Amino acid sequence: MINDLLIENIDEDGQFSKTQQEEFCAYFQQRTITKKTFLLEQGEVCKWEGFVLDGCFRIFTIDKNGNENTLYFAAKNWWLMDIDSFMNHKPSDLNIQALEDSKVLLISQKDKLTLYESIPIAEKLFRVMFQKSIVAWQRRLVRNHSLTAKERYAHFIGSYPEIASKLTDRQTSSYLGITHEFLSKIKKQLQIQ
Amino acid sequence: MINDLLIENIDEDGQFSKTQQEEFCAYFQQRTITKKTFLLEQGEVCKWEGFVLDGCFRIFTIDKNGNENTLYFAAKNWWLMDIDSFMNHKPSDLNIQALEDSKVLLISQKDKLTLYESIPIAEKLFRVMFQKSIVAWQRRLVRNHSLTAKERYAHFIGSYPEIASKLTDRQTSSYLGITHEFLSKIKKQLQIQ
DNA sequence: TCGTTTAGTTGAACTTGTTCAACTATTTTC
DNA sequence: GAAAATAGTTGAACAAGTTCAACTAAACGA
Repeated sequence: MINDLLIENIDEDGQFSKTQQEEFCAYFQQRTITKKTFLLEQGEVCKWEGFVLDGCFRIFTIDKNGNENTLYFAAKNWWLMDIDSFMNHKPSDLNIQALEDSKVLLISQKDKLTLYESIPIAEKLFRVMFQKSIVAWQRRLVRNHSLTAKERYAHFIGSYPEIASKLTDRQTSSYLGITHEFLSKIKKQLQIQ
Repeated sequence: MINDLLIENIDEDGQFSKTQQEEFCAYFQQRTITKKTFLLEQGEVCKWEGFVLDGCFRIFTIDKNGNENTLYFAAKNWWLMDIDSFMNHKPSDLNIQALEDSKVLLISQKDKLTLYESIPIAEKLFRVMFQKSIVAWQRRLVRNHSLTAKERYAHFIGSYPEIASKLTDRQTSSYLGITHEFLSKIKKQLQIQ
């Protein structure tokens, strides 16, 4: 079944009834995204929340100097959206681009609200999911402040080897917050040692 | 009434009934914390979630080199806790210290769960609150990657002048991710210009 | 398969931020 | 109110990371 991955993701504790699982999934529509296609572009309003069935996405901003800044990568089994744009119906600062041919399940803003009304435990599910996300963001900040670029790189490829292996160095460097030239020098240093 | 600030914080949309407001507040206990006292210390389990009635707190880690890293400051009307420790009942990596004599309302883990069960809209309230928090963390990351220390300092004192004015330079620098010596040099540069 | 774009590498000069040490100013404590 | 601790300042030497430019390697499109 196509929705097995989604159900596993949302209901690892088995709190949903069969009916609730089915209703939950019914709100989502599957979409295929080819490599390099943008699921969301800076300036658009993010009208959906997404769950990655297959493939990988990069969520990034472009600052006033034209530098790309990657917030995160979303591979299989990850959620993705611009929360601020989705919540507040305002133009997004983010770009969401497929790094390879990918499949996502999308739910619209309106259906998400209906879902919360109709399946109260979904409210808890996402509350907990967002809590975990905050923990991850806090840890990332601390790493950015306390580790060198070389240490952050080592941490990244150690923590997310599957994702890291799909990336160009430019994508990796935009996640780490360094230039791609410097990443190249870091990689050389790590080889020699 | 002592709980006016809390009610205003949680129910700006007026979705709570009078009874629900009262029940919500009843779970919280007020506590006075004197300047420099730790509400939570690294290694302890965070057994409560807090809401600041008055004063100001600093939430920070100490890394392996002994450097302090400030995650955020929580002034009047802010929430504070170690989410990871609170959720997972595990020893905290964080320190939470009062910067001045302060008052907080605390709710225990157990009561927080009861509250979610008993007042379903609280689930939504915190879900939305956590979403907003993620947006703030994402923006902070982008600023850290795309702005210089001087620009980050200017942004910080511009965005949170009341909090910034209460801090020592060492506390400010640990939030910005720079040394206090360098902050001193930045301040000098800004004076001259 | 050739030509073009895009990605990665390297070096030199540069900028940003750190470290350490010595000093001054301010708070805290008894 | 003196002593002690803590906070802020400054400079010099240093380390981390950037910029720019020139080059090589790989991927992509017609």
